[in-house]
Parts: sequence; C-alpha cells; structure tokens
Amino acid sequence: MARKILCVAEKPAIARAVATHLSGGSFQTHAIRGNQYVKNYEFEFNFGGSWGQCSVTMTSVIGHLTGLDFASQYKGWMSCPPGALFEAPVQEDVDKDKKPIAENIRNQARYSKALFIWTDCDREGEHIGTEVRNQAKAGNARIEVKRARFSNTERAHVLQAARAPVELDEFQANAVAARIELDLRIGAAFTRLQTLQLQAVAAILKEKVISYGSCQFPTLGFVVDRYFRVQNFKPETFWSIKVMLERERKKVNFLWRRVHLFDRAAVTMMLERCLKAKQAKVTKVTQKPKSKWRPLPLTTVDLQMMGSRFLRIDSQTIMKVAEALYTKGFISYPRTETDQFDKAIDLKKLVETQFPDDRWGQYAKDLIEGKFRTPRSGRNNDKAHPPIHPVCWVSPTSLNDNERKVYEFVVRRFLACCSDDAKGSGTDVEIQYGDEFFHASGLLVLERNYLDVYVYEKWESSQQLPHFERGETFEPTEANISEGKTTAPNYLTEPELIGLMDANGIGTDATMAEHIAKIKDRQYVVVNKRGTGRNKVEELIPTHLGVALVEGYDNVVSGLPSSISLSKPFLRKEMEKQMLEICAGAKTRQDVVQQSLDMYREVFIHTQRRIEMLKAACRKYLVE
DNA sequence: GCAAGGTC
Repeated sequence: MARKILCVAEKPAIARAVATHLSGGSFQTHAIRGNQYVKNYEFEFNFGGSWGQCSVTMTSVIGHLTGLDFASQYKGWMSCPPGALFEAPVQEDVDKDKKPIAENIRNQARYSKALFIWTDCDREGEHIGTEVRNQAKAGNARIEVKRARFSNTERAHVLQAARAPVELDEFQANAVAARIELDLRIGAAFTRLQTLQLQAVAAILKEKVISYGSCQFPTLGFVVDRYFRVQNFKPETFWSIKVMLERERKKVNFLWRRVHLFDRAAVTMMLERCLKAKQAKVTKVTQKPKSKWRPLPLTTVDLQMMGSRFLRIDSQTIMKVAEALYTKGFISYPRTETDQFDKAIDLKKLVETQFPDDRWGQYAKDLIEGKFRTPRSGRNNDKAHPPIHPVCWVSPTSLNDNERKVYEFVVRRFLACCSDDAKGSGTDVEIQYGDEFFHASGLLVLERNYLDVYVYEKWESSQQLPHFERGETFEPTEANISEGKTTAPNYLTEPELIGLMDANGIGTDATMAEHIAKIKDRQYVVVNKRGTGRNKVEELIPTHLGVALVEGYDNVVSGLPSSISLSKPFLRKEMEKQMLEICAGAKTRQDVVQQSLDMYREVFIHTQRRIEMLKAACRKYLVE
C-alpha cells in the first residue's frame, strides 16, 4: 500500500488550491465532523525522491489553532493583584471552536508516515505550523514533520514546493510565541489595573472596560498627538514677494525661492533691492520630459489608505468587502504586503478577463494590443501572497454598492499597474531679480496613459509659459509683498493614521483596521465628518477619556530616566526588534520574554505608584 | 470583562 502523507494548510482556500494542483484536478472531498469550512481532500501524488508515489490527505486549519490564557485561578479580575499577571502561570489550549479541526489532524496523523505543513511562509505561519505539528504528534508520535515553502499558489510553484520540503523555522515560531505571551500578560495587567482604578473616578466610567494594548494605545497616541497640535496651534503671519510678468497675453507668476519669511521688515528690504535693480534676468530655462509614475501593485495597507481617501469607506469596512470579494473568487487574497508581481503570474491573461467591461474593457484591449507594460516592482514581498488583483470579470449588477466600488478600484489599479507612465513636457524658468531668485513652471501633458483608467489621480496641464531666453532681461509687470497666515493642521484622518501605524510598525496589514475600530469601540476616539459632498473627510478626534489616558500616562512617566510613555510607539517597536533577534538566533524566546516583561514591569510599578496622576487626568477631563 | 495575531 502507498505511503500516506498528511498535508495541512493555514486556511481552507489554500488547501483546496494546493490539492487541485497536486492532484491534477481529480481528488475526493470529505467533510469533517464539527466544522463546515475545513475539508479533507484525498488524492495520489508522486513527491519524487525518497517519498515517491503517496496517497495524500490535504486539509487545513483556520488560522491559529490555540490561544494562550491564564490558568483558571487567575482568570477572575479580583483573583489576584493585576501586577501578578506578569508571572501568573499561562496555558496554551486549543480554542473551543477549533477542537474539531485539531481532532481531524490527530485522526489523520494516525495513519500517516509524514506531515507536510503548508501554512503561509511568514512568522505567524511558522507558529501555526508548530500548533499543527503538536496535534499531529499527539495522534502519531512517530510522524515525520516537513514544511512546504511556497509564496503563491501558481501551479508549477506548488509542485516544486511539494518536492523540495524544508524544516519548520523554530526561531520564527519562537518569536511569535514570545509576542503572544507578552501581549497577553502586558495587555491584561494594564487593562485590569486601569479599569479597576479608574472606574470609580467618574460616573461615565463605571461600567466601562478601559483596555490597554501595545497596539491600541500607540494608535490612540497618534490621534491625541495631532489633536493637541491642532489645539495648541497659533497662527503666524508671514510675508512673501510676488513677481508677475505679462507677456504674449499670458500672466506668469514667479514663485520666490525662499517661499516666505516671518519677518516683514526683512522682506520689505529684499523687495526694495529687487525694485531698485529694475531688470530681472533669466538665469535658467529648462525644458524636459516629465512623467507621472503609474502606481505600484496593490497591498493591503495601500488598499485601506486609498479606500478611505477615494472611496470614502473606512478601513475595516474595506477589508470586510475585500474579503467577501475574495471568498466569491473575484479578487486575489486581500491581505498582503507584497507590492511586486511574481514573474510566474500571467498578467496579460488577467487583463484579458476584463474585456467584457463597459467602463474599462476597451482600455484592457488597448493594453493587450501593444500598450501593456510590465508593472513596477516595489520593495516589499511577504513571500506568501501576490499583490491584490482581480481574478475574473464580474458584472456590476451582481455586486452591492461597496463591493462594486472596491472591485472597481482593484481592477482600475491593476490595469494602471500594467500601463505606461503618464508623460508630459515641463518647462522651468528661473530668474534673478535683485539678489533674489524666483521660478515659474509650466506643464503640458502629452500622454495620459494609466491616468485614463486610474481615475483617482489627477495630472493636469498647467498654463503654458511664454517664450523665455536664457540671459535675457525684462522688467516685471508687478512685484509686491503678499501677506499670509499659517493655518492649523487638520485632525488626523484614517488614511493618515494607517500610514503612521505602518511607518511605526504598529499592527500588521491585517490588524491595523481592527485597532482603529477598537479605539472607537472603547470610546477613546470618535469620528467627525468635516466638509460636504466630494470634499467630505472623516477625521478622528479623541474623546475626553482618550485625551485623559494619554495625558495621564505621559505624566506618570515624565521625569523617569527612561520616560517611555505607553502612548508612544517605542515600546511596541522594541518588541518587534526583539522578535527579529529571536528570528536571527541572537536571543532566545525566554530571554526576550523576561527582558520585555522587566521593562514593562518597571512602567507598571511606576503607574501604580503614581496612579494619582492618571486619576487626576481623568478627573480633569471627565468630571470638571 | 483583559491583548494581538491568524481566518470564516
């Protein structure tokens, strides 16, 4: 009898895709007891090498199998002082709703010679791999464990991965295990401390959970930070020199190289010198081709940012809609950090699927008839998923409003990626007038290319400049001082917040939207709609509670030697750095957990000791 | 009643 190999993927969709490729399309599907999404696919496959022809069961988990929690005697909020959670025993258990999935793996392992792990090739995937391994070993202690390394589900790539298995990366799995333990202990300890202490301060806090999390607090911090910058803003007056020339019936406004200054007397003096010189001299005339680059292949973070900005849909809704489109098979997997297309993907074939569309079908045809360009490659590759792209054409009538908008965006973005840059011709003229330099520029858009399909971006021809010769002199038609005021920054918008989170390593592409939803849910921030119609913007404003928490914690740590506030992204960044050290083999999981806990424990003890400052901040904003 | 990370 052929040897049996058990394969386990991270999610049902991957199990099905891999089974389809390995089996050549003919496999048997079996439902499992207790879970409607996970299926077992059975087929034969020749793994080559020492494995040869095997009978295969391909199945999956649904993300993590297990969760970490405190031992039962520490679960009650009054069972121990919150600080005890830094040391309290923890245990890893299979989540209640995952028990049938774990049981399926144990059962299948019993008759298998080997386990091939097909989880995503990222850190979390490596950890999920160890969870799968533990179940398989519980069913069959002697099972051999291998890992398939793959970065997309293109056929040849999957076959190659099946025939060249590697080992699980214990370092990466350990890094995730460290993160899980730290998030639990620190999150629970601070959440209980501040909830128990602050509920009594103000009536509106009475029944509230006032949570702390290493991602949600820095997220709140960004919102509060901007809020204070808006509140504390004082407008300043500035002055500038405006130079205008009328030539060939065109008015040319020259912009000052110094832009503006805050000293009126100085600007007046400089203008005097210009006027005294009478003649301005053209020091430079440049005419060069300009181009506006087509966008990069679409990542999750970009989808969320562009979605909030252009489609006016908040990031969490965007992800829900994108997932629905993915589940229906209309677009590729929507959680990806990759902004480069793998060479193996047949992009032209994907473009062809869009021919039937009324809105961009003709554009797609033009691409195939010669205008197609290989997309630009960004710097990110998560080695697990391709950039987000349409998989097939969908009639707009079979989608709801939001689905239609998101699908349209994904398609237009994809076609834009496969197009040429927009091209134009730019003219720059620089003049010297007195001791000052000014310049004017004109743009003529020659070929719109990707802009024709990517309607979200604009690039317009500006007024054309009249003719100038280098070295010529002229007397400006007008030269005078203009006055202006600096304007306050706006409150933070969701796309800006996502950008900040991304830049500071707060959350992952899949969770950033959740953290934002969480701080809304906890009533740390509210959404305010500014403007109307096409100019409508949703801005995030902290509530009194949100401001009180950030100010309170900032006060708690101010004056401390390290003075690292919980509202700043630093601590989370540090955790990320430690995880990378585990991945590199430079530190062990235990070292990192101990060191990080020590660091947070210090902040925790200070918070306890100076809890009055936190309470005072809450009183200041919530009672008075 | 706590976190953040997977995914349905």
